[in-house]
Amino acid sequence: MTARTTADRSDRVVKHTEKQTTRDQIADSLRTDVLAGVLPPDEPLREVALAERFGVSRGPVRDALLQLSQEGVLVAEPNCGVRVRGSASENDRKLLTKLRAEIEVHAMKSAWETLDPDTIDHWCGLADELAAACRDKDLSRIVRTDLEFHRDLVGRGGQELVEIWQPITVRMRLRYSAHHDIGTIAEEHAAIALAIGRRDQKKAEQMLRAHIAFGNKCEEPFALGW
Amino acid sequence: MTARTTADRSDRVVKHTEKQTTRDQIADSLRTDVLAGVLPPDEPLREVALAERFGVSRGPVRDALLQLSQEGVLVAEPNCGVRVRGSASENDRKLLTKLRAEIEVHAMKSAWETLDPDTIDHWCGLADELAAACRDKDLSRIVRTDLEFHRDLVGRGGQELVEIWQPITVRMRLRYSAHHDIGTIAEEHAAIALAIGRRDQKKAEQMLRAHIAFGNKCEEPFALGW
DNA sequence: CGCCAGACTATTGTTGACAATGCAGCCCCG
DNA sequence: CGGGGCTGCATTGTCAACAATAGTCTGGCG
Repeated sequence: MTARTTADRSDRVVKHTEKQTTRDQIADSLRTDVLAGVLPPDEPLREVALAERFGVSRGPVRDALLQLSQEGVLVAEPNCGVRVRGSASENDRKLLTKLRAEIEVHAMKSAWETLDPDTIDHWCGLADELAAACRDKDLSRIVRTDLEFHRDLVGRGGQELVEIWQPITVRMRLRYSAHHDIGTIAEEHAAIALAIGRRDQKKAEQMLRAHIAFGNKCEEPFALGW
Repeated sequence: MTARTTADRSDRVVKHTEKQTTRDQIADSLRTDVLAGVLPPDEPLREVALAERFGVSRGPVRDALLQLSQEGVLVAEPNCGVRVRGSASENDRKLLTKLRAEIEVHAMKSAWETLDPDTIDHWCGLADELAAACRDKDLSRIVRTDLEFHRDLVGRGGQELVEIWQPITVRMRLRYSAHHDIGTIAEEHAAIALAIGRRDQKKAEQMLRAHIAFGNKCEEPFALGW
């Protein structure tokens, strides 16, 4: 057996409760692992191994792998299994960044009138959690929280937007090492939330675009100096 | 049993040969049906019914339905099955149109140097087939051919682009009734191909953008007067 | 020594059976 | 007559066994 780079911790899922299907639980777990770099590019994923890791049969695992392949987190070739997708080309990343910014800005504007103080509070809470995760250098949690922040933002503009946003975003391969000081991530999120709270759409849009573009600047993905 | 709006013809798939998986064959068939309006919005799709229609068990059908749900052709709710997705809101369609145009133009530019006469010929062939399909008023074939044209174009810029292009495009819900004269669809495609053949990138981009925007103008989807 | 054929193994693809869930209709009770 | 809960059915979710396929190893032959 090849060395397990992935943690052997028990991710045994509680099957299909609390409004999340088994498939989604598995997909979420794997997506975070990939985006956090726990699973390196081109790493092959075997159905049976994942099945026992999550304590289910191959069926739900298959579903999750298919879903992640559609999302672009994994790449599948028939009869040969799936593996972690590598980074997009520099040229394509430029497009992806542009599209993602367009979607998020569109979502923000669409939902502008409905963004009440409670929403802002929620986002500030996520920014705080992000700050905590950065202090702990817990990359998985950083990924989860960052995604959650943006997913929630986009989701205010409608579920459909999330569905087209997600494949684009995961293909950007979030690179947290891009930030000189990883602490600035949290501040950026909080600042965006507060700008929206101030009803300053111009400023919010500008910061959002800059934030998205900034996250895609670095060349070396996951070259963490920790 | 409810009246079968969908054709009872035998779409029995030849399982998993000719470089296309069973899942993809089923997905392609259903996607065409949805986009051609054979399956109306909100129409529920039952796994067992599809399984016997395609002559396979529920497994591959499940895979195809999950894939189409990810693509946005269908919408699934846990334990309740899937149904055909309705049209996007007017506001969202504006975004979708914009994104789709960005992707196709980006793909064209990325692949610009590799677009040789053979490619142009291939596209002109598709335009001809599209013209024939329009003459026959064969909506399914129009949908297939149109999608094939654009998919091939985007594909020249890389497989990844196709993967993010597809979910966006299907959500636009191609509306062929939008064209005053349905015959102009074929001409538009041919004109784009020829502009590329002339190495006139400016013109090609302009026509491509106009073509995509035009296809999204009409209000009434599938209000065919045929 | 190079290399092709064939078996072997690991892995994915498919299937049918079974379990869990949601829904509609119905009865019983107030 | 109206509502709560029960029952039965239709449908999706899960599972383990089986089939098909791709990759690998090995042995024999030129």
